[in-house]
Amino acid sequence: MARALSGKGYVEEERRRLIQQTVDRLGYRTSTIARALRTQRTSSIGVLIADITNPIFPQIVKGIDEVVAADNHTMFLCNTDEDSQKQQAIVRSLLDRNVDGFVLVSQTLTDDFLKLLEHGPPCVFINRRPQAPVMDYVGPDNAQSIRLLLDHLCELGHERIAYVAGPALSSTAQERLTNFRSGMAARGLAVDESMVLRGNYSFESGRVAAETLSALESLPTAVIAANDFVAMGIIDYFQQHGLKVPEDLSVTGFDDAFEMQADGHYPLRFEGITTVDQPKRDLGRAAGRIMLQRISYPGGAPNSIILPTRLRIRNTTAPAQTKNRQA
Amino acid sequence: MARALSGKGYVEEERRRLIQQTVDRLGYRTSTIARALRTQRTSSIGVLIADITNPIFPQIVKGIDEVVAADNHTMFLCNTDEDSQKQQAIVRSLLDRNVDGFVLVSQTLTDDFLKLLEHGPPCVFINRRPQAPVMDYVGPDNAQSIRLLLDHLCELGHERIAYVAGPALSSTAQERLTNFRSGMAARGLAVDESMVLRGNYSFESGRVAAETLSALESLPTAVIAANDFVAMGIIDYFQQHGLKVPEDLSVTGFDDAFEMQADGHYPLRFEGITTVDQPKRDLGRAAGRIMLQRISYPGGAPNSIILPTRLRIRNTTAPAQTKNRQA
DNA sequence: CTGTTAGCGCTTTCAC
DNA sequence: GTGAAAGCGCTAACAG
Repeated sequence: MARALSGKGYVEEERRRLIQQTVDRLGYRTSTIARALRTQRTSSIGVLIADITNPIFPQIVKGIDEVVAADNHTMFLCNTDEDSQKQQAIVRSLLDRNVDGFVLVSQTLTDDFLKLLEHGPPCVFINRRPQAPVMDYVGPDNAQSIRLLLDHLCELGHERIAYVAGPALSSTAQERLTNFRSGMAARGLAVDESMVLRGNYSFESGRVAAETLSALESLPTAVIAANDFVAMGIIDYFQQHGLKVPEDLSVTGFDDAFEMQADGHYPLRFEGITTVDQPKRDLGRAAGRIMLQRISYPGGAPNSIILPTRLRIRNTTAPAQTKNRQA
Repeated sequence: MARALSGKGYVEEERRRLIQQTVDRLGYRTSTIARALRTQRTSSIGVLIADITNPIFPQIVKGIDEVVAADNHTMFLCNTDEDSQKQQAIVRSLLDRNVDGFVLVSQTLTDDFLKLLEHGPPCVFINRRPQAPVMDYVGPDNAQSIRLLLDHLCELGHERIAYVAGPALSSTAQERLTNFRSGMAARGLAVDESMVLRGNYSFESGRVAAETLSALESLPTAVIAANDFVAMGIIDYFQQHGLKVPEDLSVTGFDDAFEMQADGHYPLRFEGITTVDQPKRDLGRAAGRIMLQRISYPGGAPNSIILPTRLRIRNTTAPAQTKNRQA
């Protein structure tokens, strides 16, 4: 049938134009479903994110969308809520839908989950990656981030630095913690293990961590939080208990969740946390590009793309207060 | 073939179990694509949002997802960036994909766009609706919102109230403006037309509006902004030009974009704009429910669901400063 | 109750 | 170069 020629094949130019014209006039559109059944490719990709409501994810998603949409791919966007049951159910459902690939943003990578993905289409991981680096990965430069933060705090004279880490299952959180320890050592600073706490990236976990720190004999002069929400929780708790940030204590965040947008959301001056930026949009773009490439040319060595980060000095860090050491 | 029986039909219980068992053992999964081709239903819905990066949308999306995912429907989520070309391209592409329905969040509803939707699957509109109310719609109670805001400002003694509206193409913006005018009249207050400005929902348009207001002979004592970003822009401009908010001038927002989340994002005290809440999650849920119902039972009268809003008094409103009247 | 069959709309292959 | 035919995996309809 002539339709086949609408794309490629051998056909006389004149005939081709005639057909095209008729088809246009009739408003005929080729069925994506039938094509998918035939070719086993759907031009759709599954994107899993932990929580669409956390502002860092929409930005990553926008980056992905930007590049895949330009190539006529459509995204199935799914919230997993850090719930491993849900995660699996969603992947199964997307597998049934024959997505051409998965982009997994900050997912908890249990063995079960990875096994499910094993026989499926290509996957690219953002932020968290499987132990074995045999798969495509895009993430921020965690080592650099910690270095920037530590440089900044050290310049301000801080030595007693607390660290509130992210969840143990997050490879990013682990990397950052490891880098914190080695970074402190490299600067000849001691890490007081009672000041290394575990949080879960939420505001509330920041408050809890701050409470724990408050109970310590001597307070740190600075605390590095796993992300901006945790930092906000910490600041909130301290301020409610009579400590001033940054005068009495410096607090830093991570991710720059409230980054100023091109279209004017989140103007900086309303969210003055000193933090380290994550190139969210670029992470998404890079992942999208890898995805498209995998779809077109399966095989090849796995990519591992590490994007640079930047320090954002704002209003929650100040020179160390030596009096705190005896508080 | 026995498979057909895996769902419904007449089959002996024992046979059925046997088949089920075998099928499970083989890890067989039925192909969504083939089913879609046969039944012309894809169990997927297209969701168009203006900008995933604006925090009010993810919340609405989460509401939609929550209810449609529970019914095994998957969302194609697409950004339209308020770009009418893009909008049309996306709808065409989703139409080709045979989505079972559309949820259109805050879309600009041009005639061309509506015509495109006309012969497609069911649509439910959130926030902005077509002129003719012949289609399903879910939105916040704009009349109530304005009333709450005006009550609050009047109680504080404000009479010279400026209004920075949203884009003319937004039905929501229009409704609010109309209600502002009638609400002012109902209170015996005059609307100074030089203090009714047009913005486009962005931070920057707030700054521009504030600049315009500043040039007026006499400043308003309060300004109602089209949304929280515009309010932030206004506050920002005034503060940079030596006016204190709320001491010298009150400013209110709309939407409560920075609403405290269950999981701890955006704690209120960091974003103290007096604003009027929008039940974002519920808007999404309601739209999702209507969608599912339309898919299962086509036909029936269009729904029009208006959800109540709440006033959020925070730190950008205070009693009117009479001196401003002569400023 | 159960087995078989036609056909959804496309792409690919194979004759012509 | 071009037309015809097979078949992707499913469901609905129909005969047994």
